[in-house]
Amino acid sequence: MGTLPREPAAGDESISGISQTDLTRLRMTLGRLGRVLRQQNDDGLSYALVSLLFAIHRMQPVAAGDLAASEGVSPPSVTRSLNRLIDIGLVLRLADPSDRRTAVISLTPAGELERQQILRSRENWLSEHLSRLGGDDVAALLAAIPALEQLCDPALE
Amino acid sequence: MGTLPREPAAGDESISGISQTDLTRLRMTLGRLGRVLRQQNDDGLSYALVSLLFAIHRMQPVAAGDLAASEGVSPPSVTRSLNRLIDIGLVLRLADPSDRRTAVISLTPAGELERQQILRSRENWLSEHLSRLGGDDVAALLAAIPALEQLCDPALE
DNA sequence: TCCGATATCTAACATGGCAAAGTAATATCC
DNA sequence: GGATATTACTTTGCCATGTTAGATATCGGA
Repeated sequence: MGTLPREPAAGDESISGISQTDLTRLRMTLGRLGRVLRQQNDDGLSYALVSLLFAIHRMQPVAAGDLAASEGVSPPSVTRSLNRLIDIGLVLRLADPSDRRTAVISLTPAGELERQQILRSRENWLSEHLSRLGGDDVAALLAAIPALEQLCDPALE
Repeated sequence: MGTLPREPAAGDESISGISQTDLTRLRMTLGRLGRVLRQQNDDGLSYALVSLLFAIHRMQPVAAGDLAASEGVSPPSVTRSLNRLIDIGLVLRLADPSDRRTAVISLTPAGELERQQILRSRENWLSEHLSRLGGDDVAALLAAIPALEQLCDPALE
């Protein structure tokens, strides 16, 4: 690990200009990093809940279905996560008078506070590990952020 | 959508030289990509099982504990996943005569075949999405592979 | 009015993490 | 040699979070 992308061995055909080896490494690494991050609960909130909290902040007032689409998960997942956030008082679900099938989701003051707190203390795991990387590696990571974002942009589905 | 908490406009203090904004974007994106990849089941095999299959291929003959360390998960997780792979005939677990507490894990011919098949057909999701990126983005991603690998290198824990 | 479409929730299930406890083999110490 | 500790793995039980299928309520147009 930590080595440069190897030169494609003989017979490592490439698709769309990328060697199978690199594709595999990319896929494996991304999957694993996601797992590590997801298990990294900075606070009491799991990754899924934190992600949802931020999505609500960005989109509020918002319907559950839009949150599901935004997070790229199914509505039932959002429903359950929302219930958790509501239970602990971070999120508010109010009836929408204009369409009573939906509800209006928003952060409570406690939710907003929690969000800011997470934002400040969030960087623990990631920044700690980033600090162990060389400057070149960090630069490469930062340079790849837009590509990573585009990769999981649901608009590209 | 692919946007992330564009948080602190002003006063975006940096930790270890990286802005909070970038850290947040990185974390959110990596977590999400991992989720997407994980749900992307090439074949009947889940991400965790495919990952394990490849790890066995790389390390065989190998002990279960080493696989756990390599995958960065706990021994019980590996045991369960191994049992699944053994059940479907892709993996062999044999007693180690030199130390009967451990067992020697290796791929069966069917496992090796499956692995090659996955390798060939693996490129579905990732390469398809990569092909929608600009050349610069792809280059940035490839350049970031070593950094990504180092980020989740268990040796850095 | 009625009926299909829409938005959400409930229920049931699968996966895959974990920690704690159990089991068996090996190593150590007197 | 035999008691004890350590090691390696498995089993068990729990939790979080994803899914799909089906129920329910509402909306909106023919």
